[in-house]
Amino acid sequence: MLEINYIREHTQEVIERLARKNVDATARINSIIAIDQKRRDTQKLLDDQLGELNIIAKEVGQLFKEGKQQEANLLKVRTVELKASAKKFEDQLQAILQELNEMLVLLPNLPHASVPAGKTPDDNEIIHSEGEMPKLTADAVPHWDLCSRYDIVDFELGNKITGAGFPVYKGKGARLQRALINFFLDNAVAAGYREIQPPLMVNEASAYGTGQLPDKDGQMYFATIDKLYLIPTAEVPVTNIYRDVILKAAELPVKNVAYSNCFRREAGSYGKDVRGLNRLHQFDKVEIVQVEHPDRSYETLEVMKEHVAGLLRKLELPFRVLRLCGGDMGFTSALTYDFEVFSAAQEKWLEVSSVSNFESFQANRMKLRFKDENGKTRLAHTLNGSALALPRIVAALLENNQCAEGIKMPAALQAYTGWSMID
RNA sequence: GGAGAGAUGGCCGAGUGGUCGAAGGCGCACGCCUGGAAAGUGUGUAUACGCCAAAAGUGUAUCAUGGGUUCGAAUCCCAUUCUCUCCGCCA
Repeated sequence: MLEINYIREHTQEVIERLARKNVDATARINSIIAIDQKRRDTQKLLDDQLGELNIIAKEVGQLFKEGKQQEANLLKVRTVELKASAKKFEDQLQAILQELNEMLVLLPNLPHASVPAGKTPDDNEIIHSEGEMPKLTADAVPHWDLCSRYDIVDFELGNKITGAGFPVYKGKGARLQRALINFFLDNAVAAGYREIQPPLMVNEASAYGTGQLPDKDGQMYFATIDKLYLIPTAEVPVTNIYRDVILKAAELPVKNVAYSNCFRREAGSYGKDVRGLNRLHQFDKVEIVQVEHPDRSYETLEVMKEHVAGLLRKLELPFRVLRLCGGDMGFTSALTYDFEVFSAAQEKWLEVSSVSNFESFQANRMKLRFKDENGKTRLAHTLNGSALALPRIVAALLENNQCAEGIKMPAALQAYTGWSMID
């Protein structure tokens, strides 16, 4: 959530930058500023009433002590009207605050200066490409066919047990999952991240904290009886560790990594994009999350980007890095790099990681702060990235490494799988 | 699920109607002491919002959360949430 003070002091800039996310916020910003003015005026009135009330209360106490009942009772009369008007202002203030918050919470984050203008994924800027494109034989097939040929991922069985988007991993497929998870976690820990095993369900406050609510309401599975959300990413519980926390400057950066299942309803998705492992309701992901000093968050974003690139390199997958354009960026992000691997048999790029700097957007929602060098309390910056999400990595590994004998595993994974070939 | 106890500052912990944003201790910061350190000692040490150009200052709110009683609530009442203990169930 954007800071109200910032909006007030940089009104025109905020409007212009939101326009780069294709959001015309002029009217909204203007009414936010008007409401904020009303908020301050009302609070002044309220505080004055309460202040007078406090003074009278003290005087009454003093008079009682001195045995001056009469005078005390006289003063009490005044409190009746004061309390009435205080109540009135209090109600007004509450209503104003709620209105203000509802508007603020619906404003997306401001894009970083380097974010290209654009509306669709076609406008994303390709900033890096790397790796050999695999040359497959004519009889190469998409991963869903490989999954059934080698009986490693069973979509039909998932349909039976749960429904579409909940595949069952079997045999070497299951082992490959476990290998990738450990491979990703080990790499993150080697890079200085602390391993976290978070809850897979979160409460409403946490879902608000990282910005899933109210923006993505309806995209999360919700356990109604207990009012808990299944996490769409480990980012939610891991970042919320620091909700309402004030860190010391020396504690920054905070680096956490978590493996978790991720649950997404993906309401509105359809067609061939959802085929096989391309889009699932439940999938596995290793997420890296950092809390960083505002002065260093963009350097850190680059480091995180390199970490992800290193993983793909070790997996010997051809990949490219995109800087997302304003229109394709997430609600909460200021700058996002997407990683895509080339899935040879589908002949398309699959998004496998998204690395973002949220600046103070999440921090402001969850009141994640730190004491800076001068002892001032400031909002921290939060960043996260997938390192990595499994299903599309699996899809690419299967498709790109298929050969007559089976599917070859990259060398870096063999220590984790215990075998070199799916056959 | 049943019965009971509880929730106070970064932590421990005192506080049952006013002088309480809250004793005391620990921790932390800075200073003194020291060759340096420990010990000792002094001072300071919550957050948010408002007023003020701003620092200083000052107003308001906050003792789990939300209501209520009262001139006045950490303290009394009600509801909710959470924690702990015992019982039940259970990997």
